[in-house]
Amino acid sequence: MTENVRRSDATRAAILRAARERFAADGYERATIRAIAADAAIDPSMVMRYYGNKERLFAAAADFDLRLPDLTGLPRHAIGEIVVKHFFDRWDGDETLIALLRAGTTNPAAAERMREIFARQLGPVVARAARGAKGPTAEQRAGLVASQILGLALTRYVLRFAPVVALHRDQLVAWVAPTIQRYLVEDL
Amino acid sequence: MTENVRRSDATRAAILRAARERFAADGYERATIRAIAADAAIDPSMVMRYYGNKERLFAAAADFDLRLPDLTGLPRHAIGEIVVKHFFDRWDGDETLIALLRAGTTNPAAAERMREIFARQLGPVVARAARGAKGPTAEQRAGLVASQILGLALTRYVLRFAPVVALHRDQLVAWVAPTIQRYLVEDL
DNA sequence: GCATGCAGTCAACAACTGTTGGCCTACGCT
DNA sequence: AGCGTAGGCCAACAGTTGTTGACTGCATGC
Repeated sequence: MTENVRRSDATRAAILRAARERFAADGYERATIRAIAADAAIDPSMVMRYYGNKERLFAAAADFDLRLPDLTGLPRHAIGEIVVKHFFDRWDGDETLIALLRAGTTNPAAAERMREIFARQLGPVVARAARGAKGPTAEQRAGLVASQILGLALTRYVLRFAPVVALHRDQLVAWVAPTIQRYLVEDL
Repeated sequence: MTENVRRSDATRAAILRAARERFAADGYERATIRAIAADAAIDPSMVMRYYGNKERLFAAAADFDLRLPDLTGLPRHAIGEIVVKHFFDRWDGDETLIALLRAGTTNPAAAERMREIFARQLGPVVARAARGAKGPTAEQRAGLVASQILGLALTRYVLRFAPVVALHRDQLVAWVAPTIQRYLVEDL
């Protein structure tokens, strides 16, 4: 191999891309290694060679960064809208979070990963934004935000409730933003 | 058999009870017919005899009535609390809805059943309650309510986010009720 | 030019799945 | 008492799954 780039890196990436697609579309158990390998146009045994087993493949495919912006210093009345818009951007730009949502309902490791992502990434952001607000702790506020955000993803992208799917995202943002804002920074 | 009661009715009920438990705990694909039969202390082939196949068994086990109360005539300021409390009662008293939630993320038939339940049972109730309120249509309001309610069930009973699990239900009701109230009856 | 090692393929394994059909048993009617 | 039949069990099927190990080609080092 050359110094920096292994010849197999392209294959590894193809596997990961196919895995995210399949996990997002089918959930953990129905996304078979054979199907993922077929999508990546390689042999199933390569998946095993590079990722060991299915659980580790999922762990690799489900590495996700919410990329939450810093909310300190922003005008309070705009925070809800910014957060909801941001989540829509992440969902539309990367199906990994949908994969985690689908897999997390049946696979314990995926659920744990989901908890970890929201605790470690959403938690601190909420803690800073909610400083001084009365009522729930920062963790509790993060939990409330997660419930509304994930419920939105669930009904729109997974269960596909007709009215939620049909609505334009800007319209959804306008109606849901005040909820998030309340959970985030208002006295409760 | 006697006129009204077949001897097999007890078995049928045991199968259904075991099926609900397993579907709620494991989701659709990981809840195997063999495991359900073992829980009901009978042979797997009996499940097939009484319910035909796995999909029909699920359809029978996932028959669910939200039992939503009529909201007309209630004081507007109490509606949110009543609705959220009601859903907590249904979740805690019957795991069928959790089974539907778990299965709905990976099984298309379960997702369809979920859409059907919310459209047919939540839809009309919202339509009556929201009469006269400006903004979203009744279906859209029902979608918003579903997103928050299901998000709450998801984070508390399925993904088990620590802060949401630890909170007492009365505390959750107090914080979430205004959101539901807004989605239900307020001008948006 | 030849050995080394890596990328990739092929075929098979053992376990598990939903599902089927045949068989036994015991209740309930006449 | 005798018999039909419904309730139940056993064993097996075909397909699919994750996973493994032996094999082939090919590029790169000496």
